[in-house]
Amino acid sequence: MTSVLPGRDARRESLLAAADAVVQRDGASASMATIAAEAGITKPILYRHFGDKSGLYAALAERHTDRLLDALVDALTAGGPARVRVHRTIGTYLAVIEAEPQVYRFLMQSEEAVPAQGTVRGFLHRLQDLLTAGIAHELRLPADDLRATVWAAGIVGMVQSAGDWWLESRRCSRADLTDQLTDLLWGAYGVAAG
Amino acid sequence: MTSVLPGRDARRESLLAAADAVVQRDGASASMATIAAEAGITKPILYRHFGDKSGLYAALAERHTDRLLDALVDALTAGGPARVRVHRTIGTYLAVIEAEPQVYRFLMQSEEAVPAQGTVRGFLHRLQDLLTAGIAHELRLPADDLRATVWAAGIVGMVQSAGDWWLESRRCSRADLTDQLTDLLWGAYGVAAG
DNA sequence: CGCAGGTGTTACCGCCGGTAACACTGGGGC
DNA sequence: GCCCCAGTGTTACCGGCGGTAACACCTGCG
Repeated sequence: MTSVLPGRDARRESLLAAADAVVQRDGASASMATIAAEAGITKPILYRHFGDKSGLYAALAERHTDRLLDALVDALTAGGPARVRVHRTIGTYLAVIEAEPQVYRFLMQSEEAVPAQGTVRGFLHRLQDLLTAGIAHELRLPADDLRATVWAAGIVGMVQSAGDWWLESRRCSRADLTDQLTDLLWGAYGVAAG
Repeated sequence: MTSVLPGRDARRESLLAAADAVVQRDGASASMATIAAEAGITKPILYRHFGDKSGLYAALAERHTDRLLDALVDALTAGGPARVRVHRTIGTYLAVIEAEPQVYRFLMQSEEAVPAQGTVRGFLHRLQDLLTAGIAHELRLPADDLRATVWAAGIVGMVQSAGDWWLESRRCSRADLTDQLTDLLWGAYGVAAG
C-alpha cells in the first residue's frame, strides 16, 4: 500500500512550499523545471505528486483559499447585527489581502498563472454560496431565493474589485475602505444621488 | 512611405476577423499557427502585423472593449434621474454580454488567453474612471473624491461579477437581474437587513 | 541470492511563440 | 532592355515549455 509511506505528505508539503517560493519570486510564469530545481529534485517527481501543472497550482491555491474562506466564515458568523457582521467580514478580507498581497495577486490576477483559476473559481463560488445563505437567513427568504443569490454574487464582486483597486493605489486606509464599502451596501450612494 | 499602402488596414482587419473566428472556435488556446492558417497565410505575417501574440490579442480585445465602452457611455449620459441612468447602464452591459457571450468570456475569463488582460484591465479602468466622474458629479463632490472612486470600483466589480454568475446559470431574466442590482445599489439589502 | 517496489534520474517528444533567411513580384531610373 | 529595390510571402529553424518513457538505485524480504 502506497498511502502509508512515511514522508509522503510531508514531502508534498515541502514541494508546495518550494513552489510557493518560486511563484512569489518569478511571478506566476514559474516553470515546472524551475520549481523542481528549487525543491532540489527534478520534474518527474513533481508530476508524480501533482499530475500536471494545473494540479500543482490548484494544490497551491487551495491552501490559501481554504485559509481565507475560514477567516471569512468566522467573521461573518460571529455575533452582532447584520451591518456589524458585514463590516467585519469586509475588513477581514481586506486585512488578509493586505497582509499577503503577492499571494492575493497570484490567486486573483496572476497575469499568467491561469491553471489555478479553477480552484479560485471554486473558492469564489463557495464564498458566494455562503453569502447567499447568510443573506437569505437575514432576510428570512428561502435559501435559494433569487434576490439573495444575485446580491451575493454582486457583493462578492464588489468587494473583490474594490480590494483590487485598493491594493494597486493604496489611496486610503483599510478602515476607510471598509467603511465606504459598507456604506455603499447600505445604500449610501442611492440616498445621496436621490 | 509604407503607410499609404492600399490594403494595409483592410488586411489587418481581415486578419483580426480570422483571429476572432479561431478564438471563438478553439476557446482561447488558439495558436498563432492556427490563426494564420485560418487567415490563409503563415505565422510571420501575423507577427509583422501585430508584433507578438499579446499584440494580436490586445488588438482583438480592443475592438470589443471600445464598442462596449461606447455603449455604456451612451447609456450613462443619456437623460433621466440617477437611478434611471444607472438602471439603463446596467441593462446595456447585460444586454451586450448576453448577445455575445463567447466574446465576453474571451475578454473576461478566457481560462487561457491572458495576453489580452492588459487591454481588458485598461477597459475596466476607463470604465471605473467614467463612473467615478459620474458619481462625483451626481453627488457634487470633487472629481477625484475618495468615496466616488471607491464606489465606482465596487460597482464595476459588482455588475461584472453578477453578470458572470448570470451568464453561467441563467437563473433569471435580464430585466430581473437589472432590477435586483439597481435595488442593491440603492440600499435594498441594507434596508431589508436593518 | 534474486526480486519486487518505490525513489530518483536522464533523455526524449511534440508543440508553441518567435525569427532569420531566402524566393517571388512589380515598378522606376538609366 | 536591364538592374535594383521595396514589399510580400514562404520555409526552416531556435529555444523553452509541459509532459513522459525508460532506465538506475536503494532497501527490505523470502
